[in-house]
Amino acid sequence: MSTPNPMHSRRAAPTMRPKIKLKLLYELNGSSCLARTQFPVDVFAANDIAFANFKQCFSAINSASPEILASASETDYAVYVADCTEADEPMVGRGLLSQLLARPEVDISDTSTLLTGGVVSGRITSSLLSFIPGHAQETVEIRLRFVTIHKASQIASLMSMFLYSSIQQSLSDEQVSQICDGRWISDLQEQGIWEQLLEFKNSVLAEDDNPTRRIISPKKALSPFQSSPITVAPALSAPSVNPDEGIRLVGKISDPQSSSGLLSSSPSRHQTIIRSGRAQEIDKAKEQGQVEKENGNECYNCRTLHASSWRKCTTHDDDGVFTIILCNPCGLWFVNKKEHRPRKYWGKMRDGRPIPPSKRGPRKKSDKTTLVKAEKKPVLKLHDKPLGIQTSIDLTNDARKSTPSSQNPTPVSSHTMAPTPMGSTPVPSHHTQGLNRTHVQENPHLNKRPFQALTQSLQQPPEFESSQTLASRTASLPVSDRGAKRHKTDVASRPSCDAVHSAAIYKPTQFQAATSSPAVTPTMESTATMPSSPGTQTRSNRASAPGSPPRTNSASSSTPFLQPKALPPLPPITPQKVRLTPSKKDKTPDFLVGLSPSRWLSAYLGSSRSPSQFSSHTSPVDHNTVNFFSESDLFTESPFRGLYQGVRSEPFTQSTAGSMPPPSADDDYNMNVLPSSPSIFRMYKDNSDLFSSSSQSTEATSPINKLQQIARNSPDAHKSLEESEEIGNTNKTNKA
DNA sequence: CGCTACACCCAGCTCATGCC
DNA sequence: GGCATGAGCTGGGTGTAGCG
Repeated sequence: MSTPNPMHSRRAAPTMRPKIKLKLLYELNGSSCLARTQFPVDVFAANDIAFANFKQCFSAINSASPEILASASETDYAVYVADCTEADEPMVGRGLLSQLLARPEVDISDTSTLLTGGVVSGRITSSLLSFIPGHAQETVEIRLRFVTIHKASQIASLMSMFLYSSIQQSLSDEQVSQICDGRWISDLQEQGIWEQLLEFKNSVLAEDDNPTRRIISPKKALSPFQSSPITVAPALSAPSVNPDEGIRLVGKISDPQSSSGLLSSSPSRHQTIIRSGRAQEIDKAKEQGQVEKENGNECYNCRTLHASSWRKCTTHDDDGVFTIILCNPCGLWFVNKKEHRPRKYWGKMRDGRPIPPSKRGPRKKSDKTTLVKAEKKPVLKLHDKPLGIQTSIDLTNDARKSTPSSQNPTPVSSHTMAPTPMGSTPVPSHHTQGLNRTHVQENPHLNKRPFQALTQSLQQPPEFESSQTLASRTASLPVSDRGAKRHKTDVASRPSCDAVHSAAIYKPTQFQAATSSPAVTPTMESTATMPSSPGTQTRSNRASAPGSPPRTNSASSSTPFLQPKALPPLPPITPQKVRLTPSKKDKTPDFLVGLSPSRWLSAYLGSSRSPSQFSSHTSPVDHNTVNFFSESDLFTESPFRGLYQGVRSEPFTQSTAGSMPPPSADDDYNMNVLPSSPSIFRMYKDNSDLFSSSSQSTEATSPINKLQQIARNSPDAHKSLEESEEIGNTNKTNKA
């Protein structure tokens, strides 16, 4: 998009321009999208810059992306709009979407409103569709960006701000209220939370003459909230609230945003910060000495903080499938009986007596496992599971040092908040009623590979202590002896990691299928259709599984077709072969990105990464076919990473130009292309067959083959194939 | 860069204990 | 003795660090 410098534009009197359609290029969840207003609207234009009402823009956006408001009970959005009045058209934040929508509609003819949040600026361009009769000659291009903000983070952010202001003393109550302006603040005020925050702040100031040196204890920081339930302030609609329980803001709730991967999911980091109702009763009892140990987990069913082990179980409700954390007895009960352990058993023996500490281990053996788990320290991991909320309370490292779990054997109240630096963690309030729930379906970071998590963390604002800080803090921590002990007995019989991985990938059934069927070549394509979650294999079937691939200590010997060691030789052109490579861990990508052979090859050959560094499912094998990738794979670990990083911000549009004809209406899929690079296109998962298709799908009528044919028919593709053969010959010559 | 050693998680399993 | 309960154990799965 050409962006003439407005400073050099010829000046013209600003006027109202009636009946112009808006072209809205917006970024949502990392995807570039396009929407157009259905009907022309009036804009206020000066030179080639036009001002339009934000609500009119959002109306069109909402029509195109209804998920924005569909998730309004859980998320809000920070809105950024390209400011065309500046030379470089920076993205300027306009505040929360809920705030913008709550504002009265502005009159754009009133020039005093042009710089307010309710008005957005765009650039007037000539419409490419002007050849269509009745279509406007001009359109206004407006660029926006929507950044997801989870509701719970708003509360956390607010609390951080209050605590920060209490320390800094530089922000008055009025300033804080101005900063925190929004509907969610109103909700807090209606619930009386706002006043409690003010009281808390004042109490902090009254107690200490020098608050800047003061370390606010997490427990005290929460004191204002312990007496009353807190509901998560809704921005667009109120979440359902169980009046019996109140709402516990935080448990181990999955958090796509916060799972930047820089912190571990170690239980000690999952802290409940705001609780009420029955949970408070339990807390009270625990504070009276009934807590033997606490490692941060809380049973979803009985709310106990004590368990010899914690068990994850998958269940579902109206909101979908989610994972819950259960204590050992509740977990066993749930697994065996498919129902939650009745309340009468909670914390009691069957005869109703509370379980005395001495009876908590029928076995008289050493309590090694228990000790290990109790003393378990957070470990730096990049790939860990979603984090619970990390609401900011302690603002100094000193505070963090003062209460490490290993140095503080006193049972920690569940009110305690995990100390984190300033800056709250966005946490979705998927389920404000339930603790320890991890939404499986809604968490795109689950099972992310480490560099995926890292990449995504880099896109997030820094929220936690740095990885270096964490690493240094964890480096001196004592090491569990269990792993070492077990390792001594295991290691001799255990295959290498790679061999283990190979065994995990190639389960007996797949292995047999791959080897028994002559039509199936044992290549990476096999991974495309395999089920994930190898951990679900039972011990018995693990041990007795016939046909298991032989394990050796040599990964290459057990998996000859994994991870090619060098640039693969150029295979013959096989037009019918299409490779589907959705990640085994990312089973439901939003869409696949297709690359024509030319793009594939150029990106591959231009990659600096060794082929062996690619995961198996993205290893370059065949450059002669249309290759499909899930976006996450393409973006994070494919040889096309750089390529796709460069184009992912560009809008994909319906395929109407270049060598990529639009799919016919009969096709049950959506295909969009990048106008500047028709060889890069997206296949949306409307076509479920795309994901269920095996790599051997050769039906000429499949959309994939149509796409393949399209790509291969492009002059771009032929050229690339010729080039690839040349390169292949060159490689052979060089090797010789 | 590839491999190995180490560490940790967790689902499934084992079995001690107590009740009926 | 059978059954229920629940703590502890086992070992596969997987990530990371370090070494050659």
